[in-house]
Amino acid sequence: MATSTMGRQPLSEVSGEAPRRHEPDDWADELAAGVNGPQVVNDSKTPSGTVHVGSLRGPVILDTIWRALRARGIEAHLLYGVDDLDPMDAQALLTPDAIDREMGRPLAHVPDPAGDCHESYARHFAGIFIETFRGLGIVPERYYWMSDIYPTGDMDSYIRAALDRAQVVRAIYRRVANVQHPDTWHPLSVICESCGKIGTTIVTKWDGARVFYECRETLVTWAKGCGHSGWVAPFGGRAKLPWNLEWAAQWSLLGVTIEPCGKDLSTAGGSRDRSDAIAREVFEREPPLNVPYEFINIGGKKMSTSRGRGAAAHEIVEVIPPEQLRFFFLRPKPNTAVDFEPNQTDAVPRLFDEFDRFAAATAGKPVRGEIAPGFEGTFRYSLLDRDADVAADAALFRPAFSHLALLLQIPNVDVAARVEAEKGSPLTERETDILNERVRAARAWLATYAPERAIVAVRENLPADAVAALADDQRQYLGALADAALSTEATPASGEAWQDLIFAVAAEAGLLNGRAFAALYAAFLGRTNGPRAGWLLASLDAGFVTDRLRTAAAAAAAPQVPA
RNA sequence: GGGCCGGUAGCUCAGUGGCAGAGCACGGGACUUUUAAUCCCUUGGUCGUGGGUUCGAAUCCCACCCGGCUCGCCA
Repeated sequence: MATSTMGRQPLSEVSGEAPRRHEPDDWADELAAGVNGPQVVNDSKTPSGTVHVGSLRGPVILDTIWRALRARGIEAHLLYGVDDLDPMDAQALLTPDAIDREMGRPLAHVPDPAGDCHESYARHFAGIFIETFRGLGIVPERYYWMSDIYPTGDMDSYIRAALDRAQVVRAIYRRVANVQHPDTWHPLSVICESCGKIGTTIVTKWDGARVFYECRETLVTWAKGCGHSGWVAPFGGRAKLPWNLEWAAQWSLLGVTIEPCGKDLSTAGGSRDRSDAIAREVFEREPPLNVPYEFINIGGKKMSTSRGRGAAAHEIVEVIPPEQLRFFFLRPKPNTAVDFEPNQTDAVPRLFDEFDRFAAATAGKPVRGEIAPGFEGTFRYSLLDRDADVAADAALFRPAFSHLALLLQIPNVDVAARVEAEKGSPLTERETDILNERVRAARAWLATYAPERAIVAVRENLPADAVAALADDQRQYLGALADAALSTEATPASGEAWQDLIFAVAAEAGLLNGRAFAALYAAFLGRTNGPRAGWLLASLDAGFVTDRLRTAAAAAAAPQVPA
């Protein structure tokens, strides 16, 4: 089965009676096949700054797992936590006078730096990532905010357990992560009653009802404590668990059964190992299934907002619309590191082509070559709308990215009309949206990443090398075309008129069409191929065209290379 | 130093014990108006290296080399 989906039954015919699948699954379906009972899929994030593309693989994987569970008929819930009691530890977005005051305070208590719209720093930046997720079709059933949960008292029993078993916690840190805390260290951060900071406090005693804490000036380098100390009952929102314990407590509180996490946390002796051990030994619950995932690199380097030209996250989003971005994150298995090099390569057009191939295969159309196992799932989970009619969506007309990139460079082309002609019928509303989205992406691609060979530019001067490489009859053809153009009553003005003339002269000269076009592209673009030649010539000044044809016709042939 | 991922055709990658594959690129051919389209054909690999297991290894085991990311304080 090398060339098509031949032999594969349409889904509708299979789903009624076939209890087993013949087709291999994609990784998410495989995962879903391996679990039993209702599932709670969870992840959480500290709202400390803006999100960038590189950090979106996790959420997409999370959402895909949930969709795959649902597709299999498993009861599944998707939760997303906002760790907004975490201390403010990045000063980049603060004004200088706010740094001293705000660094170390819970993010939920820091004012919105944007000023007006949100009640806190945390709400502002969480709002951004919630919006970003929504834009990618990731809509959890519920976002839960730790600043809401602690005051309800729901975390109190976990706080109590952590304090009662402080010695166990210290032993876990020592054993699993080789981190040695002092014997007086307790796993809890109190919000200082005096300065309101949480990142600067340390608990040293626990009497079963209250803790003794100190707000130390030099506990951390990034924030300065006020020196206050005292006894306080650490419940109902007055304190929070440190990261590894909070994570494990969330699993118990919410009944989490699956939680993916990035390789930075999944590493041996890392955060996940610590939290797993804490879940088992302190909260006495098996930790959720981990799905470790690798990161995305750009040109072999870590993705960042401040890379060189073309590698910055915001530029990448401009050339990769949401569904292609989901596809990009989903297609490889989670534990596969992906290196993406968009700059001066055809990586972006290829991503679109791959997506379109998956769509075509899902629609039951024949596709060239082999296609990855589980392609239907991969395509389905790439769609923004999780309830989309997959078959209908797969069958939509999607213009090829590189074709659009070409059309966009030719003057006076009605792209929508050309695409419609290609399809053979009017575009639907959704197809028009897809077209517009791709046109935007293609423009951005041409402006940032496109390699030289994708750029069509009429050369100001004769591309001598390309013309010299032509055969004699091809050069003669160019001269003949100039003569023909000048001898007509008026030089051809329309693309169609030029196109007719190109073919007519070629026929007269007994030149194959392909060789005639190649000669034209060489003379004007210095390449062997290009956009529809008639329309290209029509967009240029007529005098320039005939001059160039004559010059090219008169140019010398390439010297024969001695054998 | 620990961990993870990768090394298979020029490029991007699939291939978890049974004759080394696909797409693209390259080369050749077809086509009298979709010409960066479409169709046909061809070329191309010491599966990172060295051992081991096996009737049989890209695939399993061991060691190593190379590339990259990540961790060791905090989250």
